[in-house]
Parts: sequence; C-alpha cells; structure tokens
Amino acid sequence: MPELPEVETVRRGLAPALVGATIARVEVRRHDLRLPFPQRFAARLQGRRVLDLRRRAKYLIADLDDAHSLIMHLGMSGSFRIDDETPGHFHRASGKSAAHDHVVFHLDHGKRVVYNDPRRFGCMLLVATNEIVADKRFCSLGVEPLSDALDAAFVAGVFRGRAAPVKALLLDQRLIAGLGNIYVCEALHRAHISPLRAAGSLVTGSGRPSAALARLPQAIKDVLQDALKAGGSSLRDHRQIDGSLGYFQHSFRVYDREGAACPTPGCKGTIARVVQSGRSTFHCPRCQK
DNA sequence: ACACTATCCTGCAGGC
DNA sequence: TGCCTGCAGGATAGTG
Repeated sequence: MPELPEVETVRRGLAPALVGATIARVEVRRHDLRLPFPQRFAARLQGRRVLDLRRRAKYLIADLDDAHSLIMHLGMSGSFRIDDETPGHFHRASGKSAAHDHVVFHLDHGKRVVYNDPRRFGCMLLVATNEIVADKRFCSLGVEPLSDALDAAFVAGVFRGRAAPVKALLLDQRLIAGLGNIYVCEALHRAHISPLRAAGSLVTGSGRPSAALARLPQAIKDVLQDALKAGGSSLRDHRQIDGSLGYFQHSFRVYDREGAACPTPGCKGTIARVVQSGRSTFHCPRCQK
C-alpha cells in the first residue's frame, strides 16, 4: 500500500495516541511477517514510553525511553488503527477484519494501536536509537524527496550514464527514498518525461540536467505534497488513522487510468499501461517524451 | 557496478 | 454459483 504520503499520513494519525504514551503490554499474534520479530519483542517494549514518532522514507520510527527505537515498515498491505479499550465499541469505520491483526499495542491511557497486514510483507525491528543511521537498511537509503537534497543537480548526478529506464531509478530507494509505483508514474507525467526513457539520456555530456530533467524534482515534490494534503491515496487498504479514506486517488492523472484521455491541457493522448520490471506503468505516450 | 528476475503472501476482480 | 488466472501501493536475494 503505502508510499511516502501514506506513511506520513499514518505517522500524523498515530502520533497523538503514541507519543508520550507508555506501552502497557504488547500482543504478537503472528511472528511470521517478512522478517521475524526481534527476540523478546513484547517483553522489551513493555513499560517503555514513546518519546517521538518519526518517518524516514517508508519507515516509521518510534523512539523509546530506553535509547532504542521501534522501526516499522508497512510493506504492501500493512495498516494501523486505534481501538478504544471500551468493551462493545466496534470499529466499522476501519473496515478491517480482525483476521490479520498481527500486533496489538496496549497503551497506558486505555487505547490500543493495532497493526493489520494481510500479506505480511511488513516488518518490525528494534534498534538502538544511535545506531539507526548505521543500520544497513538505513544507511543505504537515498535522499528524502521532500528535502532540499532532491534537486536537478542531484538527479543529474544519479542518472548520468545509467541505461536503465528512468522509472526503475526513481523506484530505487537507494537513490530517492519514499517513492513507489503510483507517485513515480504521476511525477513523470507531470514532468512530461517518458518512464521508458533511459535515465542517462536526460543528462547532457557535461553532466547537466536536460530541461525535462530539471522539471522532475519539483514535479516529485508537488505530487507528494498534493497527496499529503489529501491524506494519501486509498486503493484498497490505506485509510487515515481515524478510519477516513485518503482521497488522492481521485486526483491521479495516469495511475490506473489506462484508456482514459490524457489530462494534460491540449494533449489529445490516451493513457497507456505497459509493464516494466514486472510492474504496471501508466503514462501518456503523446506528451511524455 | 549494473540490469533484470523471482519470490514472499493474501485478497480481489474478471473470464469462463 | 465456483474455479482459475492475473494482478496489487514493497523490498531483497540471486542471476548474468
């Protein structure tokens, strides 16, 4: 499910319940997520207070009062919800079956934070807070797309000499961390760049970005910001923590719109679907060059 | 180093 | 109605 805007939406929804709260008890109902849980996971979390809830790329990081951090990734289908302890209070708003409620955090103020993940591609880790930056999965992450580090010079530097299609490089978390299939398709459409194009062809011989490539960083930031304002995109799993749906899916210009008219003003093209490295790419062959 | 594939897992939509 | 196939927002190990 979640790309950067969805993970950030989850962070903002979870923070009020989690930050400052003490974890009274943790239930792990299934241990076989993508990675096995850390040893004595529940016991190590019991009694810990949450100091902060951060995001890096598509990871959530809960800093605890024992100098460790709980790192969480939602994979494709992970989601959180907040349940009230009050007996008889049901949560139809979440629309979730309890069948895939794998982890339940019972908090001292009486609420529960529940992790649900049908496909079990998510994971949870415990890492010493001061070692996160050195952790192998974190030190290899690329720039945050909403930061100043993502600019035309940066993309020119990482695209230069690369034969792979531009879409593949934008999905590579080691270069830019946080984009996924939806927002890569959307950003490339906004920048009028074909996803099929060899990344290196957008860089001049002297290493400068082409005019099209110079548009890309802002197109990425714009689409992510627009999606954040909408609370993310809700295809099947993603909801805001209060159960309401994100609504950015209504603003997709190309994603999942095969056969529709291209929304670029003045463009008479039709959105096409192609498969790149096994995943659907949506683009307008007419205005994305 | 780079480009590309297969794989983990469940649920759902579409075709017959 | 059911059965089958393919597809889904991610990341990684493994192949040339």
